[in-house]
Amino acid sequence: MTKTAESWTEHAFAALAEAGLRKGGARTAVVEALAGHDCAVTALDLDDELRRRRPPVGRASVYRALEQLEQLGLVQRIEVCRGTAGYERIDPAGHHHHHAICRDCGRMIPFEDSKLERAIGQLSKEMDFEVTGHDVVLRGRCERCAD
Amino acid sequence: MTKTAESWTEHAFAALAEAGLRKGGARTAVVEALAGHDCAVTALDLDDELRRRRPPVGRASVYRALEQLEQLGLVQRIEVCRGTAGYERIDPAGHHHHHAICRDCGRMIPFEDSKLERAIGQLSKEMDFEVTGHDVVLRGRCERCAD
DNA sequence: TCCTAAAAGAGAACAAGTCTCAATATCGTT
DNA sequence: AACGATATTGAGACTTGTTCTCTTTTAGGA
Repeated sequence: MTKTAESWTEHAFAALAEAGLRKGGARTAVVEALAGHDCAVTALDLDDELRRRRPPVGRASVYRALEQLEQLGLVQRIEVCRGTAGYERIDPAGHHHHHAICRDCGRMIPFEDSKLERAIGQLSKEMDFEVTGHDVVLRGRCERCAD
Repeated sequence: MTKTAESWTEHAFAALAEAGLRKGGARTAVVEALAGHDCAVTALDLDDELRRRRPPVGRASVYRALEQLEQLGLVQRIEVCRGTAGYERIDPAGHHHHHAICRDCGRMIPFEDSKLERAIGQLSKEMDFEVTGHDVVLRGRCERCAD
């Protein structure tokens, strides 16, 4: 496991405990599975992956865990393609990326940009709205699918 | 009808004709309905609105029309809340806005920001990816729902 | 007016996500 | 260590947004 994934896992367990949640098997399995992915995974992929475990994790538990993790700011939810959500860990150090999604092959290319973050940060302060998160998705075609 | 909505309607019909599409009743109704909304509407809201027309428009036709309009760059599709899409006109002059969505009441607050657009524009040029569109969604709580 | 392909409508089918509820596990308290 | 209140869990039914299928209707050029 990479260093950041490991520290995320610890951070996540700490935050869950902090929130007064007990440590059940299903949620623990979801956290571990998320630690194993470096970019967004869909809930159903996770479900597939965990359904095979001994003991198997139920779909409802996967969704439940993801929702709680999202609420605690531990994972980020993004729309990966028409009507399906992807989930990925949020780096506790605040470092994060966004995605370019290819309309032809569905491939997701992560990127980060400080100017973009700065613009959003400033905007968040100026608006009459309490911003807790943001999504940026670039849509188009990846270099492999370009004409 | 507002000035921009009117010009969008004309622009849309012209683009549809340009694309070699015939002018059927259902698609025309969808275009007119979209012109009547200044911010994103869900497909089902449109369906509801159009189902009551004389003659009524079928759901399949609504989705079909929205997809074509999206393909032609006439409407923009955004995720308004977990798993439901909203559609809104794209101003032919290129002027566009993004949305802040309240996690409590679901209200959508449109905003625009030139710094943000500039950051995205530059990023699009630098990336090894042909960017054709982008979504930005701020999530959090609106001032009415804030503690 | 005729003909052909596009457009449309009804409803079935599908897929992602949610809900229900009974069974189980956690963990502070004794 | 046992107890009990309460959180957690899994199975599967269900809901909801979206797409598909198939037949009928319509637009618009010949």
